[in-house]
Formats: sequence, C-alpha cells, structure tokens
Amino acid sequence: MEENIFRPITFRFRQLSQFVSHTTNMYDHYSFEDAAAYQIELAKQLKFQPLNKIETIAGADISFNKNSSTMYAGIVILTYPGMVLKSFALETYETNFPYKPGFLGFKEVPALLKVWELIRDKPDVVVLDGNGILHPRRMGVASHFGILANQPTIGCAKSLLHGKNHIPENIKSMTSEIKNNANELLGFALRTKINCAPVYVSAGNLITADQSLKILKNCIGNYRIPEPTRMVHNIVNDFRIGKLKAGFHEVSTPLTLF
DNA sequence: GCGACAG
DNA sequence: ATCTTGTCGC
Repeated sequence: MEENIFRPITFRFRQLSQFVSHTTNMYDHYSFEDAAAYQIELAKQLKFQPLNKIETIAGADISFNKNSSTMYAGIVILTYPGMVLKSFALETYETNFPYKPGFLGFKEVPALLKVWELIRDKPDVVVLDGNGILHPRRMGVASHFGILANQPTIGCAKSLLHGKNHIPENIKSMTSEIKNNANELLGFALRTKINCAPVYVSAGNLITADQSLKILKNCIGNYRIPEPTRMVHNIVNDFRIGKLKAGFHEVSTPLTLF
C-alpha cells in the first residue's frame, strides 16, 4: 500500500499527545479547506454507545479578550445529578485560528486539551459549549474534543448552527427534534426555562443522542444555561479578569458558588 | 446567486 | 466571544 501523496500532511500527526506538549495551537496554519477535510476524517472515528454509570459531569469552556490570542480555558467537575461543584482546572493557551461558523473546534479544542491534562479524576462525560454532531460535517467542538480526548462528550449550543426544528413548547423540559436536509435526527432543542430561547443538544462522542438529552435535562437549574456550562462560563470569566489563577483547584467548601 | 452562520 | 444601559416581563 503506497502512501497517498495528496493526503494533507496535517492528517498524520494530530493525536492527543501532539497537542498537550505544545503551548500554541497546531491548527493555526490550517486552511478552511484542509480543516473541513480533517473534520470529515475525524467524523469517521465517532462512536455512539450508551454510557452506563454517570457520577460526575464536566463543563468545558473558553473565555478571551477581543482581539487577543490568549485563550482562558477551564473545565469544571460537578457531581451528577447533584450538580455540586467538586473541582476545576484553569490554563491559558495561545491561538490564532479565527472564529468561523463550522470551525469552532480548531479555535477551542487545543486549549481545552491543555486544561484537560490538569484534571485529576476524569469525569464520566463532558459538556461543551457548542455542538456535537449537530454540524454540517458532524464535527462540532464537542465531537472534536471527544475524539481527540477519547472521552464521552455532549454538545450544548445557545443558538442553532445547522438543521431545522419546530420550536419546543414553552414549558420547562420540553423538546423538539432537529433534523438535517436528509431528514436525519442530529439533535434536540431543549426548553430549559420558560420564556427563554431553547438550547440545542447533540451527542458529541461515545454517547447516544437520547442519553445526551436525558443527561442535560438533569442538569437544568434555575437558569437558561445548564449548570455545567453555566458554572464553567462564570469561572473562566473570573480567570480571564484575574480573580482566579491557573492550575487545578479542589472545592472544599460545598455548594453554591457562582 | 442568495441566505445562514456554534463561540 | 466581548463591550455595555436601560428596560420589558414574570
């Protein structure tokens, strides 16, 4: 079998170990064309299988100053379904890949993999701020992270990137299916709070669509944004403005922070 | 060609 | 995503 010389060289060495030892984003020089091809390759590795025991759940997110290449990445670990904050990790990372709809993973995933290394006890599942397979190439940020970290993930986006759905009833926990042009079910709109826009839930990797939805329903608190995402968003923001420091943090004092 | 478009 | 004041609605 000879090697295909037209295969972009960038496909050969983009595994987890290639990211964690670096401080800057190895995707920075990808063209959008190569990035799209890479997403299609990654999508072939997706697996959707039931998760049996879920005792901890994580939220992962990025914060950054406008026009800055410094990303403030964070991951929080909560009990499930208790939603009690146990620990969190924070780290900065340099990225120059621009934001473009459909390519969020290239901007955020390398930074998230860097913080992921700091987490002592890996959670059973990670919720990402964005989509899983609810994506034109089935490779939203949650699926992208899930493949490279070989970790169960769920995508939870605040607005719709791809697909069509009917609006879920204006009742807490109501859902509606989201399908693509080929009429394939890719995710759900979930009404987390009355009179608020729904969030969009999809499987990332190593989990099923139905289970992703069921889990996120158990993460709804008194806000529109489900607890794992809401907490990590608050924490990475405090990290960005200097109120929290990089590193791994255990939360000894129980309960209601943030 | 036109409209849509996660964070 | 971030920058921001007031304001409408439950």
